[in-house]
Amino acid sequence: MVRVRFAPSPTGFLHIGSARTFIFNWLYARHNNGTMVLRIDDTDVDRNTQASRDSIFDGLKWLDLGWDELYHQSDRIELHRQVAWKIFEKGLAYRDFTPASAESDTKERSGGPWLFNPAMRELSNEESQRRADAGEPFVLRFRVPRDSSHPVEFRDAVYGPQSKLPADIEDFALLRSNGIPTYHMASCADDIDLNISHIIRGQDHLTNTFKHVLIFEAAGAALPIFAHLPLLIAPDGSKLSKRKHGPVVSVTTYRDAGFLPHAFVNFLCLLGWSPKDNREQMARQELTDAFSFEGINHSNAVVNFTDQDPFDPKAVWLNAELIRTMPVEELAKQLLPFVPNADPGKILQVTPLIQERIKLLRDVSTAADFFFLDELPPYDSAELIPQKGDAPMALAVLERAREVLSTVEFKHDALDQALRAAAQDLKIKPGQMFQPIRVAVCGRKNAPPLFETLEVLGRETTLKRINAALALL
RNA sequence: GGCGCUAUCGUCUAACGGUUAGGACAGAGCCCUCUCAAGGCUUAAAUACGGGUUCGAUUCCCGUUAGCGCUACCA
Repeated sequence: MVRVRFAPSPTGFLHIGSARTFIFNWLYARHNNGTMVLRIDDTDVDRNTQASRDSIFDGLKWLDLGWDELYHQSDRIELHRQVAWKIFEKGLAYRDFTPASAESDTKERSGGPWLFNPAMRELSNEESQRRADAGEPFVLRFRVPRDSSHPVEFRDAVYGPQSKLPADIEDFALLRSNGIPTYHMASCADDIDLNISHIIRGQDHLTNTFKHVLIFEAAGAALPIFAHLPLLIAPDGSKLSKRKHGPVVSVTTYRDAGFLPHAFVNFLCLLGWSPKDNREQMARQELTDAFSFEGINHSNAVVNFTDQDPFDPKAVWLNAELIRTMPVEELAKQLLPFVPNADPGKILQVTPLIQERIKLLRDVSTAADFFFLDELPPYDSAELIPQKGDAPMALAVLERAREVLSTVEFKHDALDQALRAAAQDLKIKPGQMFQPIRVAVCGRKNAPPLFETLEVLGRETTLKRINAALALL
C-alpha cells in the first residue's frame, strides 16, 4: 500500500519548489492508487504563522489536486517524545547538558566537523539522571555509533545507492531543551506512525536521510523508500528565495497573473522530470499514467525568469496553449475575476475574439479593454491614417464607414461585404479601409478581427466612436 | 574546511557504448493574412575540461573545475 506525504512547514508562503514536491507526491500516489497525506510540520512554534498556513492551503487548493488525509505535527508532539525516549532507553541517545549559549564555542570547528561533546556523550546514567532530576536543561542527542566503520546506507529511488561513514555524522539533536522534538525526530516519528511508504522530497534532504535512517533503525521501524527530487533554482544558479527573487517564487503570484492551475502543474512536472517520449503538453491523467521515479533526473532545474518577465516562457506557452484549446464557456468563466464589474454575457461574447490572443488570463484587461469601456482612452490621431495613406484618406474612410455602418446589418458577413465594397468605391485596399475603423473603435492598431469586433460592439457604440475619431481629424 | 549530489543547445529535456546528438520553449527568417494573434515551413544553437577503459564514448572509471545541498536546541 503506497502512502506518501507532503510535509510543508508554515514559515512562509507556498513556494513553487514545494508545490512541485506536492505534485510529484500526488502523482506517485495516484499512479499507484495510494494515499496522499498532507502533514503540516509546525513544531517550530516561534516561526509558524497563520498567514503562512493560509498561503499553503490557498496555494494547494488552487492546484486543484487535493489530498486524502490531513495532520498537524503540533498535535502529535507526545508521540514524537515517546519515540525519542524509547530510543534513549535503548541507550541510543543521551542527554547533553551543554547550555545553548556555550555551544558555539565548543563547536568551533578546526578542520573537521563537530561530532559530539565527549564529556556529555560519556556521562554515566546515574549522573545524567541526577542532573535531569535536579532540573538542569538538556537536549537529547542521538548516539551515532563511533566504534563501527560500517557506513550508514540506503538506496534512493532516484539517486541510487547512498552511503556515509558514521564519522561524518554528528550526534544530532532529537529533543530540544524545551522538550519540543526537532524536525528530524518529529518527521521520522510521524513517518513511522503514519505508515508512510515512500518519502518523496527535495534533494536538500538527501544528506539528512542518513540521520533519518539511523532514527528509523533505532526506533525498530522498517525503512520507507526514499526518493529525492532535484531542486528548482534561479537562472543564476542560486536557490530560489523570497528575499533574493521576490514574488516569482510564490505560487500565488502565478495564480494572480492568470495561470490556469493545470498549466502550472504541467509546467512544474517538466522541471526535473520527463516522460522521455517528447510529450510536453499533458493532461492530468497522462501525467499520472506516465509518472515514475525513473523519469526524474538528477540535476537541478532552472526556472527561467528575468527581471523583465517573472514567468518562465515555457510556463506561459503551456498556459496559452491551454487557453486556446479550452471550451469558450469555460474560458469565459475563468476570465470573470479578471474583468471586474463586467457583464458575464458580454465576456462570453468577447472570449472567442481574444482566446488565441492572450497568454495569461489577466491579459484580458489589455486585450479586450475597449469592449468594456464606455469611452475610449485618448489615442494618437495619427494612428487613424492607413498604411500608404494620408489624413484625407482617413477622413474619407471614416465618413464612408459612418454612412455604411448606419444601415448595414451588424453581422460578420454583411459587414465584410459592405466594407469591402466601400473600399472598392474609394479605390483603396481593404486594409486601408479597415485600419482607420479599427483604430476608431478599438483605440489602437492591434486588435481582434474587425467584423467580429464590430458585431460585438454594436451599431450604436461603433458610430459613436467613429464620430469621435472624425472629430480628431 | 568536511561530507554528499550534480554537469547535453540561452532554458526544460531525449539519446540506458555505435544517431547527421532528437524534441520543446524562447530567438531569427519566410508563407498565410484586414492589423495583432494563431497556424505552416525554414534556420541558428549543446555533450564543462583532462586523462583512462574500449574497435568505438554524451553514455563506464579517475582527476580537475564549477554549481548546489548538508554540516543548528530551523525545517
